[in-house]
Amino acid sequence: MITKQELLGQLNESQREAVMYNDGPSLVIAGAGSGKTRVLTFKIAYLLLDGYAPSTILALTFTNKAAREMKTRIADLVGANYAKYLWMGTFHSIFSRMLRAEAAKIGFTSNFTIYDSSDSRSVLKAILKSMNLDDKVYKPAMIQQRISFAKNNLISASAYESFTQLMMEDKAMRIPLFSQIFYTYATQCHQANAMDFDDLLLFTNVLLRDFPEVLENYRQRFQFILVDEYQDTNLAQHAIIKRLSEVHRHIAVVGDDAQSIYSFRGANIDNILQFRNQFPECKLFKLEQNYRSTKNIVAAANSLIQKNMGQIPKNVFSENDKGSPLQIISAITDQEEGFLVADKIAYLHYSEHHSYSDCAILYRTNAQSRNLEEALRKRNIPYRIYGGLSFYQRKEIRDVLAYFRLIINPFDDEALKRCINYPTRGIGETTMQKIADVAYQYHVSLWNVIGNLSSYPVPLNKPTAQRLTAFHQLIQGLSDELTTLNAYDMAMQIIKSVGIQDEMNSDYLAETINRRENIQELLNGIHLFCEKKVEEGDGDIRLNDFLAEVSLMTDQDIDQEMEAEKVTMMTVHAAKGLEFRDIFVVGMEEELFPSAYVTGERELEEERRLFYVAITRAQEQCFISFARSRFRNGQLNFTNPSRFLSDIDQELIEMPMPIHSSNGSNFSGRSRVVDDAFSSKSSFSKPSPTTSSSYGTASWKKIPSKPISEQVESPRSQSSGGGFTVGDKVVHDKFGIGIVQSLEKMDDHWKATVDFNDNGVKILLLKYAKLKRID
DNA sequence: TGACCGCGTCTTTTT
DNA sequence: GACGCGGTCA
Repeated sequence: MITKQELLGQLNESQREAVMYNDGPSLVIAGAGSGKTRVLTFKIAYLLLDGYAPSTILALTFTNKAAREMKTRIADLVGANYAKYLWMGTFHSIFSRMLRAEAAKIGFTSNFTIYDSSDSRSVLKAILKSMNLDDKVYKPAMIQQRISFAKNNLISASAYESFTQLMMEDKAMRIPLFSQIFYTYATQCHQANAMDFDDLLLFTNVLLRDFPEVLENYRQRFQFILVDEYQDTNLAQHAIIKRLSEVHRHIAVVGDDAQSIYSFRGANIDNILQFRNQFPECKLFKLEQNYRSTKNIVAAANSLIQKNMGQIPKNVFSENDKGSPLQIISAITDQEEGFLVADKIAYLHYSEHHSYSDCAILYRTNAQSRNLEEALRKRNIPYRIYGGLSFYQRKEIRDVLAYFRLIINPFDDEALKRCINYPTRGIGETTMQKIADVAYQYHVSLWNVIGNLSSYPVPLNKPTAQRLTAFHQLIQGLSDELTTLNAYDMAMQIIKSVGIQDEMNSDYLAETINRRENIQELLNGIHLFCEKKVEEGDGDIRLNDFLAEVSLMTDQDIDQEMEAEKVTMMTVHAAKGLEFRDIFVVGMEEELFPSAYVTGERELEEERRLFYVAITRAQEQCFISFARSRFRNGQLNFTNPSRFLSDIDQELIEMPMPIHSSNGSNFSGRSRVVDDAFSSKSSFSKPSPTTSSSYGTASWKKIPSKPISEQVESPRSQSSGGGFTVGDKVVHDKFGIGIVQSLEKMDDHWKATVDFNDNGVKILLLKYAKLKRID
């Protein structure tokens, strides 16, 4: 085991101070790349060496992955048998443990289900339907978000109506029945013995608020509380932490206000900004030395984030090499952007001998991955996309998990709806609607009705009733085995007896085989889970234990070989906490980054922080690209470079061309003029054959963004060119037949204005629009 | 009851 | 351009 001296010897001055101060509340502001996780793990190790028992330390993170990594690192420092007993995990997993232990107090049983967001949405849809509300007005996603926000602010369904401000907002938004929906939703969740993610926080608060003996118990147990990523906490999390630490005040929170990017999930940046008001005697530590990035990258990121107001002042600096400036990549189209990025990656790989796994492409929205993927594929560059549909979102996995859920908690209506007709049992929608109506009317769960058909007025024919009863018995029978079989055997038993196994063996379609493999993977996961738990000394591992854990897992928790020789592609959000040698931030355009959904200054600042996060992922080089036109929602849009580009100190960025701007955001003459990075720099970066025409010496002239049909910028109109002549009759895949109205050249690209018979006038880039001349 | 077609809808998403 | 939903038909 390491000694205190050895431990402290591995830290710089400010890290050491933060680690050693444990006499009261502390706030550690950790700049990007400043060794935040290091401080947190060392701090916990230090507490352990100081004599705190591991079971008295509570450490909260936002992801399972972060918790796991920290635990491993602590185990390396002080030994696994210490680390094992730490209370370390996500807010949701730690609180669900507490809630399961005390479930009865708040009217649940310990095997309550955790509804994920699609379960909640489905419940809401059913409620809207039964209330006969138009889901164009009462949009389920919006209702769901509003419920989530209420709960994150500790407003329960029954308390909602006393918030007159919110009630007025609902009226103004023309959703006056919102509070009623919220209330029904809460009732139904309760009746289903289910909690959604937000309930885990809300009910933990209720538990600690209404049961002083429970609060006292946990206050005694947790002698020291540490919180990671404090800038992303919401009010509910903040309140729980405050409650638990109020007396002993041994609390340390770590975070970076400049990296607060989850407000849309309820995170409140004020929690970190106001922490010192909540704990006035709190000591503030700042970790300002960035160990990750070059001086240039740090300086560029600093210059960007300075444009935000209301931050905790800090001076992030780097002692690393100066490095190269940020390079801007300008493309004519989104497709070309992909090719330019792919070219650059190939160049880094072959000429600079960077590994593909050194490179990451970050984008604002998942939809952007498509072009990039295509470009990488054409260049034979291996890549891996993170995000998108998760393992746990796959239909077959959800089906299996639904059976687990139902067997463990038969009141779980969402699971029941999923299971009852898969595999098909001849119980259709009409039958289910009848049952749902009765259940709604009598305020009982679907399971209650199905188990007591004779006691409820359900008009069913005999065969249907029999099928329902058979289903009830099947589930009941399996439930009885829960306490005798271990998790793995139970899972096997379930997929056999409910017919999923037969279903998976019924044909040899690639799709089915794929599903079978996924289910197999899930089963392997259960097996591993059992082995791990047994190794840790836990006795009989039941399916409940597995389900409790898996309900709070995301695809990020599945081990993925990061070291594989592959380019990483992900959203900027997903990249938080990671670092790469070379970062490509793509799609830096107005209406995309910052998002078109941004309405106010507060939101704009969050987008800026998001860009800050993106840049600070880079160790050595950061490339930023944008396209002048982009396909979005099936339509070609002309775009303008992001205003954030002009927020960065222009001395630190390298542009392909001088900037002249006609209005608004301008990239004034301070920038250096260099060669286009891609047209001349190396023999390697010749355009790939797939991008036939020459790469743009793109100008950054601003194009008014809409409407598209009016955008003809100083056209050099010609009567023929690009293989077409004005007056040609042409056909387009999507728009049909039309007549070429005019042709013009713009930076080596031909644009045609075509009047389509059925679709009106469109402006098309000939390079990409598959126009064919017809006679 | 299930399969198919057309239409409207699109952010980000640690749990 | 893709997915989910609602409507229609076999």
